[in-house]
Amino acid sequence: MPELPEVETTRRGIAPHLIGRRIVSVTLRRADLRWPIPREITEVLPGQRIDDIERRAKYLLLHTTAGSALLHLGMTGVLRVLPPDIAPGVHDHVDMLLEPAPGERERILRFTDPRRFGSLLWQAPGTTHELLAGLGPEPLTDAFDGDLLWRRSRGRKAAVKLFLMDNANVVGVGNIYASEALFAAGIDPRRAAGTVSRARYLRLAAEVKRILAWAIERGGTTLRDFLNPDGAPGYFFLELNVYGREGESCKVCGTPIRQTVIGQRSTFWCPHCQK
DNA sequence: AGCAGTACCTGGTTGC
DNA sequence: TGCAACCAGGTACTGC
Repeated sequence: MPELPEVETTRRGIAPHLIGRRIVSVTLRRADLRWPIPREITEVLPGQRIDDIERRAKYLLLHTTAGSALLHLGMTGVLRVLPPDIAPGVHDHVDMLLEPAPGERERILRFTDPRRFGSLLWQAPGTTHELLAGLGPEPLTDAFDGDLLWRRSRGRKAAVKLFLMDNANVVGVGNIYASEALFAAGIDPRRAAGTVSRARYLRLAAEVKRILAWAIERGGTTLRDFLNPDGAPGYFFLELNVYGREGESCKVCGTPIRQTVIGQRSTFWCPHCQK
């Protein structure tokens, strides 16, 4: 499941093969993803050169002068750069044929998404897509810190885990990283967000940054070849302290890790280390 | 306004 | 062995 580090790893993996290349054609095999893939993708994109690839939250933006392709990988989305003669599978919904680099073979950018929670949308030049408009700060920038979390959480009664996963507060913290960051910060995930102290939010923000940065670094080191059709890009093994470890011993104190459901999502924590 | 709950989707796992 | 039930999870949406 792509979380922010996986999306960033994907961006870094495909960028060298895309930036500066023109898109020759777009093959759309299946448009009914999370939202219908709009017509502009096939009509406007061919002939355009990809100037840059940006990540915002878990979205990727392929920028051209005519507009930007806005991609979200959802739960099961994968982007790969492949030779054009690899036969598409049932879940290969979009191919973009790329102009070959000098002296190189043609390639395609292939968007695969079995569960179809992902999306491919269009952003007109000079505009910000409405899906991006309400997003909170990027976790790895100075715009995000513990003081922001603390201020925004005053009076909030929702569980701190849900508060942390709310994109309006900070983007890119998914279910797995939320459990891990709260463990690292010693905060009970069930606690009402408004009752968590400023000192603990400072710790939490620092742990979110540390864990995400570490995961991106790991993604870079375990990044498979994006030109290899078998390469699942950047889905690396996380060394998890609590997630998925119900009943196993806490790595810090030995207490059995507990599991509960918060906001319909599995949540794991150590009842001794997290208060 | 804040919050809980729902929906979307399918591969993999579990249970009968 | 076969099939049904269930689970995972990001995020926009609905409804209280």
